[in-house]
Parts: sequence; structure tokens; C-alpha cells
Amino acid sequence: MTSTRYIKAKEHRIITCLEDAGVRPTRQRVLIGRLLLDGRKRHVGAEQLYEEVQTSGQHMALATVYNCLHKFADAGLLRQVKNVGDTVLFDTNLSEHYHFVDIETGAMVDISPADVTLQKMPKIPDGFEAESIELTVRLRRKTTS
Amino acid sequence: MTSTRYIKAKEHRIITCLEDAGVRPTRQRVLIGRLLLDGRKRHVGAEQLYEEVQTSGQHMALATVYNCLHKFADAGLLRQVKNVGDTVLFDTNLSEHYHFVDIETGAMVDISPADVTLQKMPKIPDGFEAESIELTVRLRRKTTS
DNA sequence: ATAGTAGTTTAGAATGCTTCCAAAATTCTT
DNA sequence: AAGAATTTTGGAAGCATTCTAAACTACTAT
Repeated sequence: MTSTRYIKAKEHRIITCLEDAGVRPTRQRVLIGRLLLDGRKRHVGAEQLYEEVQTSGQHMALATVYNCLHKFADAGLLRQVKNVGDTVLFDTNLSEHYHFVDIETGAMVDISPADVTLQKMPKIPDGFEAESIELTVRLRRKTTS
Repeated sequence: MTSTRYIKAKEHRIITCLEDAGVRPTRQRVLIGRLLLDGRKRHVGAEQLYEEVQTSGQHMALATVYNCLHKFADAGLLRQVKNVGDTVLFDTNLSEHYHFVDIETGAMVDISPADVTLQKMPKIPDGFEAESIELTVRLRRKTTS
């Protein structure tokens, strides 16, 4: 059990993180946590993450990957990014920011809020509150002349 | 043929509009043109439009509705809206504007550019040009206290 | 008008992402 | 260690959209 305990130690941070978020740290969620909650800022889709899991030598049903991603998003560990391209992506960058999107490849790059100033904001309709503000700049590769 | 000529007259504007946009005015496209290019600003999905066509007493394959919508969008008669819900919508409002979206119903309301000021814009990455800028404010119904 | 040809429409099949399902497995509690 | 609740699983199902290839229609030149 020594090696198990060693692995557990490495995973301790993730487990705590999940528990703090009220997410039960199952084997599958801890693995995905290790892949996504390492501080790197990135945009992941379910299919891509599924492949990363396989590459790591573990197995997990694709449905579980979807479950985890949604659970993480609900728990505030990830942020769901809607409708860039035609698949759902999840963003590990939780702070306020916006996105450049390459309309050909779907690749996304973060835009720092420091680079944008929304000087005047529209009045929110009565009875509603803003849940999020998404600013997306779609990019096309310049036609080389 | 008098009635046909009468209808043709009513459709003349649409036909010209399509021709000017380089779109061959087929029966199906003229019908959809009459439904969408009447000056009303709205957001339509393929399925919804398909039903409107049926309600009008005409028949048309769903695939044709998709074809038309994309053709119109390519021709600049409509603008495709991403970033909302999980179906593609088409916007008849071609001028610059942004959107409020009710996250529950998916209903969209236009935001006039006069109500927003993007004072500072992020630098477009080298080799790219901005194809469009989408600003979407997602709204949640306030929990009545 | 007519024939030719290029572009469109059509119904249904196919695709691909995502969700649903109900049974088996795992986790936490007692 | 047993029980209750939650999670995982693989495959089926769902759904919006695209594809296909055959029938049809619109325009052009005769």
C-alpha cells in the first residue's frame, strides 16, 4: 500500500479542492481534477479530455467525462463556454476575461479584461440580473496579398 | 394568370432584393424572403421558420430551409448568431448590435450599440483580422424576495 | 418558344455531440 | 461490516444539422 499512499499524497491537493467545492472525490473525478485543476489555463472539450484520460493509461466512460465536466462547472471549478464552434468547451480560467476565436480552427485565446473597457453598459431589463457578460472577437486569417 | 401577376407584383420587392444579393429567386427563397425580409427585426431558427412556412400553407423540405438560411447569410441578407442556446439562430437585424439572452428561455433582445461603449479594444493577433465582435449579456430572472 | 446546363430542392439517411438509461460499482455513514 | 446514497458505465436514444443523389426548376442561348 506504500505506493498507493504516495499517490494519495500527490492527489491530496485535488481531493481537498474537490471536497471544498462539495464534490465527492471519486477516482474518476480526482483524475480529471489532476488533468484540469493544475493551474494551467485552457479550454477543453469532453472528447479531447476523454482522450487525455486514455493517454494517461486510465479508462473512463465518455459519459463520465461529461458528468464530471458538468459537475465541476456547477461546483464553480470550471466555467462552461457556450457556442464557440459547435461543441461545448470548459474553461479553467475562472477570472473575468474574454475570448478571441479563430473561426477556422475554433482555437481560443483569452483576452484580458485589462485590454477592454466596457465604458457604458446597457441597462439590464427589469426583473433580470446579469449572469455573465461574454465578449467574443471572431478572427479570420488575413488573406496574404 | 391575373392573380399570379398580382402575387408577382407583391413579391417584386423580394425578388429584386434577392437578385441584388446574387441569390437566385426560387419559389422557396422568395417565400422565405417574404417571411424574413419584411423589415421586422427578429431572431429565427430553422425549425421555427419551417413551421412558419407550413402555417403559410406552403410546403418545403426542412433541408431547404437550412439551405436558404445559409444562402441568405452568405449573401449578407441575414446574420448568423452563435453564442446562444444550442441551436443556430439567424438575425434579420444587420446593423451593429449586441444581445441580451434569457438563459432560461433562450429569448434574445437586441442591445443598441449606443448603449455600450467599447472604449478600448484588444489588439488583434498578427495575421488575423476581426470578422465580428459579439457581446452577449446573459440574464437570469431575479429571485423574487 | 426550346433545349441545354447549371443551380436547387427533396426525402430520407447519416453524422456527431450530448444526454438518457438502468444495472453494477463505489463511496460515505453508522 | 452493512446499508443508503451517489456515481459510473456502456450502449441506446435524441436532436439539430448536414449529406446524398435523384428529380426538378430557373436561366441562357439558340
